[in-house]
Amino acid sequence: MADDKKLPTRAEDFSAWYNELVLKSELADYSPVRGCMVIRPNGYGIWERMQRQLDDMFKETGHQNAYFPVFIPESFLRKEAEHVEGFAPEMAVVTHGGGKELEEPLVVRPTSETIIYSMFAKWVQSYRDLPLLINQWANVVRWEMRTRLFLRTLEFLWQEGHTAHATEAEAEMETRKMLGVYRDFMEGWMAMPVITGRKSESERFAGALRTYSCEAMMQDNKALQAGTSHNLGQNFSKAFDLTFQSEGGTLEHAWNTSWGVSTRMIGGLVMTHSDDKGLVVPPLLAPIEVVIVPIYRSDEQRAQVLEAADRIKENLRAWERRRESRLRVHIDSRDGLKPGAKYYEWELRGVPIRMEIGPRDLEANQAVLVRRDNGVKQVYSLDTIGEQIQEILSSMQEELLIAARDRREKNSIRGKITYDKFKEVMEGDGAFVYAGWCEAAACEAQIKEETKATIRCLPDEEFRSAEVPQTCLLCGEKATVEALWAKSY
RNA sequence: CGGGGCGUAGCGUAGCCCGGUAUCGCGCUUGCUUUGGGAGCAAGAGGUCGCAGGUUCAAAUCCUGCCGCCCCGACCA
Repeated sequence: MADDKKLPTRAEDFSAWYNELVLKSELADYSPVRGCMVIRPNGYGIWERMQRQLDDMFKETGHQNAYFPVFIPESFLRKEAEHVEGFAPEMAVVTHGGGKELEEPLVVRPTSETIIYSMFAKWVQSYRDLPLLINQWANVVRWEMRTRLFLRTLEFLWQEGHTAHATEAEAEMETRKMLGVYRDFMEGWMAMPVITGRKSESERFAGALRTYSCEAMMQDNKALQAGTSHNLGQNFSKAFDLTFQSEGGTLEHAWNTSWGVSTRMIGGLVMTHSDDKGLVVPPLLAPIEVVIVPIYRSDEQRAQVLEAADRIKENLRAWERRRESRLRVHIDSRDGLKPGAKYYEWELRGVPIRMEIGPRDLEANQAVLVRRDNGVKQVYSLDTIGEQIQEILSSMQEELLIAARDRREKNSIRGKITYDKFKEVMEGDGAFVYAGWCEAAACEAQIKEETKATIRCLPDEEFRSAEVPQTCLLCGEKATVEALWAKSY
């Protein structure tokens, strides 16, 4: 009976563990349409906090929100040859409307470059109109063959930024800047460390000049591409006649960038921090930070404890106003459930701090606080509990990042590695392997074919090994770059 | 689209080989007792056994066809 309620352990089968956790913790559910996902309030609460934070960061970097249509004329996608080739296999196409067959099929947006740059072309005449910095929060559709909750679904929620600039250098700077914003968010808020770098040619976004990504390591040592930023060059501005008159009076094509992150990050969050008891949500993204579980025997005690819980919640509210910090406190006053049952439930949901208060605590003017990530349980005076909570939350936030980074480094291989050893590692537990690459597509393809590992990115300088491998992992020729190899989602 | 597995109450399942009017657990309802790590007892409600044919006195069970879902690959955020 108790066994029904337990999750499979991560070690047994990471995939099954992840799936069950997402369903059991009520983050999401399967929809009637195969491959689509329903995000439930528990999951959406995390998304809302992510969205709010990212939106603030975008505003700080000068971007404005807008909204573009879900339908894109098929001809728009065809205007950029590589783009349509890349997305054609996964497009959902509407052929009928109002009971009649449409003259031109409408594609349900898989991404919005085409429709957005067609509008940019209308809005931009002069270099004075640039840069144009737009973001949209939207859902997109990509008809994937195989889907996984949060990680790959037919329809997903995301944010896509689209910008136009007067010079190539400025566009490149923007591309890098937004990659940095993503990194700050993932490390600072999600406590999920990432490796940033440029994608190889084969992994580049269809239609982009260069693609950069943030790569995180999950607890099964697989990589998750958590966000991408593309320098689109003039590919789309040429396709859509996005031109402007320069300061010198010449007519020029603008330089574009696009960048996006999606609800996939929720999957990354789960696979980075959660344990066999359930979710672990970093405090900065937790929809509620503190849950109060009242403990009582008699009705009289119940009334007393609940009344005290209300008072504590009120005090914390006053405290948070003074401190200009946020604390969302929930009192679990459900009757008929023993406290232990409530503990298990809130642990499953990943609430960072549980506060237990019972008659004994009230008498002593104290409460018990339990930290979700390490289970540490300690008694605190009610007089200073606001400070204590804040302290626990901030050290939990920090320690989650440190733990994740330590785990990643422990499972990384830098420096010399033979191809045989590489194959052995990829067949076994997997790892992030930093290895030399000659930049030949053939080597990349063969390694992928033989090991299922792919180049996640060519890491930025700060992530590169001190000892740069001099030869290509596969062919042994002189290596021109260092590549990060891993199996991925 | 290949390979594997599964469809029985809201959820998880037994029964199928060897046909005889559907098992158990969780959850739900009501009542009493409980409540510092997953409560106990009692009484209840809830099912055209994925769908359609066929065989049979009789089908969850046997036969044929179909549908759906999950997992593993190919594709990808």
